[in-house]
Amino acid sequence: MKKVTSHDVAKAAGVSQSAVSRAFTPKGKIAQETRKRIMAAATELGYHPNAFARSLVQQKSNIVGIVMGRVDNHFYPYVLELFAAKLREQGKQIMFFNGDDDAAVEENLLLALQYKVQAMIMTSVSLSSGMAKTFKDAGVPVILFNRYTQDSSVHAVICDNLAGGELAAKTLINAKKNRFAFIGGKANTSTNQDRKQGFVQYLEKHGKSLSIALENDFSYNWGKQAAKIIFSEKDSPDALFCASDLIAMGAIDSARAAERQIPEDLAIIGFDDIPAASWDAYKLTSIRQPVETMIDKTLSLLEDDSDTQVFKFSAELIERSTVR
Amino acid sequence: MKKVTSHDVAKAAGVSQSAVSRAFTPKGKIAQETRKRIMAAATELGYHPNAFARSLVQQKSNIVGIVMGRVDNHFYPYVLELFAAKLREQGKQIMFFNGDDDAAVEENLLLALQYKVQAMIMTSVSLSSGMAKTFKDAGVPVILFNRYTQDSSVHAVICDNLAGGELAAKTLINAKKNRFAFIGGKANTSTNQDRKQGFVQYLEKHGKSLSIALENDFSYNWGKQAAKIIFSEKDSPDALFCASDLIAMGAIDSARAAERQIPEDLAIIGFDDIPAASWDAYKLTSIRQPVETMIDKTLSLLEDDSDTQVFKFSAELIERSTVR
DNA sequence: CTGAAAGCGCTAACAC
DNA sequence: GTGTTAGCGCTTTCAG
Repeated sequence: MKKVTSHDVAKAAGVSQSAVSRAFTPKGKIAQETRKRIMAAATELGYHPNAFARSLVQQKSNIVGIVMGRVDNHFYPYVLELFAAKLREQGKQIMFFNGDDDAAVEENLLLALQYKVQAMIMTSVSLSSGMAKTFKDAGVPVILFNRYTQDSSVHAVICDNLAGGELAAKTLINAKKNRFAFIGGKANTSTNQDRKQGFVQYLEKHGKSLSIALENDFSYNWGKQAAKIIFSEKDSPDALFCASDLIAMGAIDSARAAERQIPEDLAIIGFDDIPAASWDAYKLTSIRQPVETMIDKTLSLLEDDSDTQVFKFSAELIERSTVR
Repeated sequence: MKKVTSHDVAKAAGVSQSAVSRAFTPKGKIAQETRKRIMAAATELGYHPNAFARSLVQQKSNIVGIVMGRVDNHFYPYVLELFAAKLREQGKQIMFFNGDDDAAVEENLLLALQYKVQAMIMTSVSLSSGMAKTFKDAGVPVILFNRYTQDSSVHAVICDNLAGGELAAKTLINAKKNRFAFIGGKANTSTNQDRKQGFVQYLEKHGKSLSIALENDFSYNWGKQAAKIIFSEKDSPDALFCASDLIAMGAIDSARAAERQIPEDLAIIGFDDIPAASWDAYKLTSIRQPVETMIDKTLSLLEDDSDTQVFKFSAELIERSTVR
């Protein structure tokens, strides 16, 4: 930490310290002339205002926390990038936290409170209710992105996963499929549950039913492995809905290994529409979340301290080659 | 920003404010008994020490900045995750910056100086020499990860890309290939240049030469497009080295569309060994960077203010199915 | 428009 | 062990 302070600049420019402060305040009442002289001295000395001191007196940090779980799903890095770009425009800094939901991470999250983040955006992580309460007590709004909890003390921004699941079912039924399978991710996530429920629900409403459902992990490897299990069934399914694209890609590779034709023998739908879904090797039909809209909404919640609630946006089918 | 201060806690616990400070200092000299009482009061009130105030007086922030360019290459999210995990163990926070190398981002980086980051880790971005100087002047070490510049005022941690390129050439020559192509990423990055140079250099040392080199972008789409161009050549190459796995995957998909057998008609080697490289649809032979080692080295540089230099680690061939 | 002065919440001597 | 005190670098009244 270098120590060029506003005092040093003041001395060099022959003004008071508070003049320096004003010079660095965009709407500071100060003469053009003086500001110019101060700025010159500042660059000369290599002065950079101390954000901590400022935060201390202004009682606001301009930092927002972003928590992200496993980044192996390409969806999340993309989300992070968008958040970063938009927050930058607002002159806010990002404090980045990574981690699953174990104790070590929870403890780490507490540090966000010490750094007085203005809000906490949590993506691909669940939040214990104890944590939720702690943040609420501290007056730091928490926004769950792509997750939600029963806990009404936090906001949540999600896509309508239930409708997404229904959309998948509808698409598969329209493609004249009959035996339906579901490969899910982490079983206890709202994302996984809703997608599954929407799928099942639509199926049943239309006289069909789910033959088999396997859940474990939002990963390629799990998709591959689960598909293998499914193929070993007799009367194995001809339609498969996967809770994420990564799972679907694993399943596709398994299907090829088992010499099943896609989409004739087996139609597959993924979820998220990550870049790889459009690669020629997969051409995966997928359900896309309106990411940008969701991010804008999340950002709008940062300043807003109205009651917490769940915001839902509808997903969209992206047709490629794994169905019909 | 909630305002429970150490004074509030002190009052509630019937001690002095400094006692509270001590209670929250791991090695603070304070009686067990007192600490317990203070902690109780603190949780009761929902007190969280103000990191800004502490940083201010301690003259250190415990924050390190991480700058990351486009995250579409899966290599980087992985790197970010590793950095996050290790920095967490050290109790350091991450301030995250995203961006390419345009002016808007540069300005944003200056904010890192205001937040007094202890060091700046820059990954997949280049750094203007003006910036490098600014950081140096501010006494903030900059560590380029997976890049380097001539500018001797910053550290750089990279894998030996030159040797990596040689390794690719060697592997391809051993596979009895004869006509060599290279598809590169961003032409002006050290990463791209070194990989290419190593490749060419080894080729020439062994009496071969590069038939064609195309450079543009480290992306799937570029790989696909470039490969198409290459295939349109007469006497089209039978060996291809790509500066990243993403490029290689695009090239593979192009090769399939052109009905070229891999590896018989065309052998392909990528770089980075991202997770997707091992997917069944690609089984890409790739060159892996020793990421963990590189990260550890980077971290060790954080505390170290010896002379800046370039640290190089050697890459390793991961054999799969796209060569021989 | 400018300077002086009072803290923001905390740590770190320094006495007791 | 514990309390008192003096700042860390800045913003923000308040006078002038």
